[in-house]
Amino acid sequence: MKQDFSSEEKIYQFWEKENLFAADVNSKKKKYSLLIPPPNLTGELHLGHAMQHSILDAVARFKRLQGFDVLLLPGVDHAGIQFESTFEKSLHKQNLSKYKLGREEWLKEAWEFKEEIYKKVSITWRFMGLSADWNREVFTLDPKCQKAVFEEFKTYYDAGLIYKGPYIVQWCPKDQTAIEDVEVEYQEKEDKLYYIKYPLAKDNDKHIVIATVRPETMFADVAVTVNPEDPRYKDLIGEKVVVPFADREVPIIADESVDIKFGSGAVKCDPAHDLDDYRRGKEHKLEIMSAIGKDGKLTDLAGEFAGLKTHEAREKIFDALSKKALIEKVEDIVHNVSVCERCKTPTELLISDEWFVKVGNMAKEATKLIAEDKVKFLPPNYKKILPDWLANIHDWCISRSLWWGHRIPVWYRDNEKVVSLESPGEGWVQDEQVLDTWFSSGLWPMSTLGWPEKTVEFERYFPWDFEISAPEIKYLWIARMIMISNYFTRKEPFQTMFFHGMLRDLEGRKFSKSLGNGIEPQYLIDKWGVDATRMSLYTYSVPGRDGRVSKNIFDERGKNFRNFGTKIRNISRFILELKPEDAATELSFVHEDDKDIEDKLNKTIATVTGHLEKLELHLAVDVLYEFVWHEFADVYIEKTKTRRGETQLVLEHLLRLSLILLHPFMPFLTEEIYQKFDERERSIMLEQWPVLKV
RNA sequence: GGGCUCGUAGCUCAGUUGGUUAGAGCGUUACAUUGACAUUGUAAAGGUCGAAGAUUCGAGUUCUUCCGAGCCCACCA
Repeated sequence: MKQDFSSEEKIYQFWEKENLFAADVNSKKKKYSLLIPPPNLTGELHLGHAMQHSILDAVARFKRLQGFDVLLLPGVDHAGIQFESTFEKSLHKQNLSKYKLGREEWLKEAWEFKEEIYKKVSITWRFMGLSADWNREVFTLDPKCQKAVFEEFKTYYDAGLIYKGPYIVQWCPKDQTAIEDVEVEYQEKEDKLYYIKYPLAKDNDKHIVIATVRPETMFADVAVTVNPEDPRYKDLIGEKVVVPFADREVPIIADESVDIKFGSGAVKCDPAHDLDDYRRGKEHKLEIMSAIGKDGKLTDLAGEFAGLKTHEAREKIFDALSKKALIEKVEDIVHNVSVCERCKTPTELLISDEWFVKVGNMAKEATKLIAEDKVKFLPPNYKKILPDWLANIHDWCISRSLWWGHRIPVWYRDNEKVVSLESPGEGWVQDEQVLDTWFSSGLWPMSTLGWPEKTVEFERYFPWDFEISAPEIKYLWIARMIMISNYFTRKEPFQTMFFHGMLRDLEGRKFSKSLGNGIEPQYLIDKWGVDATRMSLYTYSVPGRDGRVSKNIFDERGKNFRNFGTKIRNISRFILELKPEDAATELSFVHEDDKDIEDKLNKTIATVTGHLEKLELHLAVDVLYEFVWHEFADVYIEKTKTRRGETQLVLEHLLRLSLILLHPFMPFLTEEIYQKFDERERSIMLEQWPVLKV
């Protein structure tokens, strides 16, 4: 039966059937490898993904045409916290929960849920025409990733880089887990700054006034801190004060970090709930007490206020303090409140038993690698941004109190402890926590190729030639991949790192579900087709440049590139379907106009190739658009109408090469038209990128 | 507080290493056309390239300062 090229879907099936996306480890060709950032299992595909996929695919197709053995490797991230909260919501609807099911049953259900969502979204992951090697698709919880993650953990552990203990961490009361600083964001919020009188121990009539926005943490106060240079309090240093309600005497200590000008110049100190206080507490060897529990409610320490949520407690405590005349005044204040990046719940700093990796040295080494230009960053200023972060890095909290993820491979029995992927035997109990999602994502460039096994894939395709990312995960993901790859292989994970910009709305705001300002890629595809949507996105693909867009703007561009497609289709109809009787049988550029257009074609080939080599897709698209529409179609074709026959082969030549040049960007249309040539390869994907003879 | 980026036509954006009259798409105006064209073609209008200095034979492009917008980082109670 004749192959049908009438729709994008059919063309895509044809490519898959012909196995044109597969990399070949045994190929004699040079390799070019591109790693697709694994979308979150639960994540919907948005314009950012569409952009990434379009860019990746253009580069991959270009390299294939140039004769490389291309690996474009897809995968999916299990996305611990995000998946777990989505799954919990679904369980909630069935009146079930984590705690009702228990870990084993819950995990069984979770895997079924995973399959369900995966089926739903996996089709759309191909939607931009992505020519990925689907047979090699990897999921971060696959056995081979489990092995890699275990190797990573064990290696750090044996090297003494991993430790566990009670430390202050950012805690999300909603997700019920510790999170990393990089997973916390700040929101500006109006609050009250309370000035509270703490009576002096030796003389209850005298007091020191502390300023705080969080009176509810006062039950954990272990000191009051002042600046040693502050004349108001100099003489009080070393004295004791009584914490209201807690009836506890705590010392007044000195620390230079206290801002004399802020508030009253005196700060309450509770090491369990504030990073500064944590450090001060350590320096002054103070006790650590917890006033707020992991459920976000006040602990028993709070006496009559125990069990209240923080904001409820705040009001009640204020009332109680007022009654005792211990409030001096209240001011309005605007400050930053830390919230969980995913669920936007205000986070709590608190003490929790967590696992950490000492990353200081790894970070230093990574900085060196970046300084040696082992990774080419686009835009280049990331060469500076990433080391800045790496230089100030602190230990990485890798444990999460979740069930969905790589369970920490540590087993306990009595006083023994063993690091092992499988149970060491009877009577051993595994650590309850799982590893941070980024612990496995950071290993992605390696685990996808079968590391730590010395696979042929790993030998051939690592380091990756090309990686792309949104700027927002530059620390969470990109910096860590560099750090981890360098630690294990002494090599960079990828040679080119492409940061695309963020697409925003016309006010410059991010697209988000809550704002409802998103533009569905599917909407554009349905309306203008995949190729036109891709072309629209390439115009915004300048590395590191954000773009302000709206539905209207994308409709304009979509329409414009749809018309461009129509133009090309009509060129082909003119050339291939309305072939003249007296068509020439030999290709020759004799006429002035022929020479002129050949010259222009060659210039186009040269500049487009140059732009693609430099990953300037937006410029390549621009040049091609101009050439095909305004030189080839508007000028040359018009001129040849008076001598149609002798130009037939020139026209065919121009069309064929235009299709090849456009194929990385408009894969479907170019394949569809290419198939109309009598002489052709099985697919345009098997064509050769034109090389100019010098 | 530190760092990064941007400010070019009404709108959204290009503009490699400084080099002729500063570009595209959409929008606007005029004319043409049903032709290979679910339209298209030919033109036109529209910019002191945020401001001021500096370097240079020459600056949208380099440097300095300022103004404006945004992003990232940081322990501001």
